[in-house]
Amino acid sequence: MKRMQRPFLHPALGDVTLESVLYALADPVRLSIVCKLTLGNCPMNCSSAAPDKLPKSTQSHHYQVLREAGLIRSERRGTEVVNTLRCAEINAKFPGVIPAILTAAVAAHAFTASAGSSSKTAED
Amino acid sequence: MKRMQRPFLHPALGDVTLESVLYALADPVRLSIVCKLTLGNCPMNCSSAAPDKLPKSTQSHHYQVLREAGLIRSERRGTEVVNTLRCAEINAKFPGVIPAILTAAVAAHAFTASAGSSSKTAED
DNA sequence: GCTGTTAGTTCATGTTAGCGGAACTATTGA
DNA sequence: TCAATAGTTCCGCTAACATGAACTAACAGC
Repeated sequence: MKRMQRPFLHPALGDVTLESVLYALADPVRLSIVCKLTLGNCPMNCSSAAPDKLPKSTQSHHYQVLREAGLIRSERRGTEVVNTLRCAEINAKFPGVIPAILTAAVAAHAFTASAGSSSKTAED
Repeated sequence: MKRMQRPFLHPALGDVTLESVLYALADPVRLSIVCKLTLGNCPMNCSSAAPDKLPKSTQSHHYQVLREAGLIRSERRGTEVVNTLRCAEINAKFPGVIPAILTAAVAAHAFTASAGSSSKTAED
């Protein structure tokens, strides 16, 4: 039987739970992806937001988790997939959670953004 | 061979990582334990902070995760174990993270504290 | 001392979830 | 149409979770 490529599904804001958000951010790879998307603050394709040398299947898995947790929105654009953060929405539901986590994460690891912006706290 | 009861080990603040804190709080059982400890704001033994009907071995496992993540401190007192939050310490390392999460969690589920305090935001 | 009770831990086991390689799809460009 | 690029899906392996059974450790009553 033929392998199908299922469409992306994004949970409605009402279905997003605090637990799944925390779970999604509890993985260092996924946390770094979200940090890069924040610091880059423009849509990015999967491989450029993911850490180097990460197997593609693993990347794909992590993006799926982030998507299903409601943290990112993914859209196919030609041959690639562009990802944008849903921080504003999540922040409306769980005020302060995402900014606090991202600020702490950036402080802890100092992720490299593509453009070298000076020192930006992740206040969405 | 004899089964030993190993002493509790609590990570130094320097060894506490954001990821392990988020991971520990990503589980609904553990999140509810931490909420109860916060709302109760006094040391509690394991079974009174855990959800009802949870098997003891499962409880024990969850407390171990919380302990090793650095979120709680456990001490044997006679026949029971009393647990206290390490929120103040963690908050010094990751400012705002724990309060934001606990406030969101309390708002989402409205956990019952032992004493029926009115409406308390989890500002440590 | 011994016995029972309470509170929690450790071990063993079945179930589930994550990682990564191989094979695949889908789009674009020569 | 062929090749390249960017991800996805499937599958096997391994690690982690949840829980029952058996255990430890502290205490109370006798």
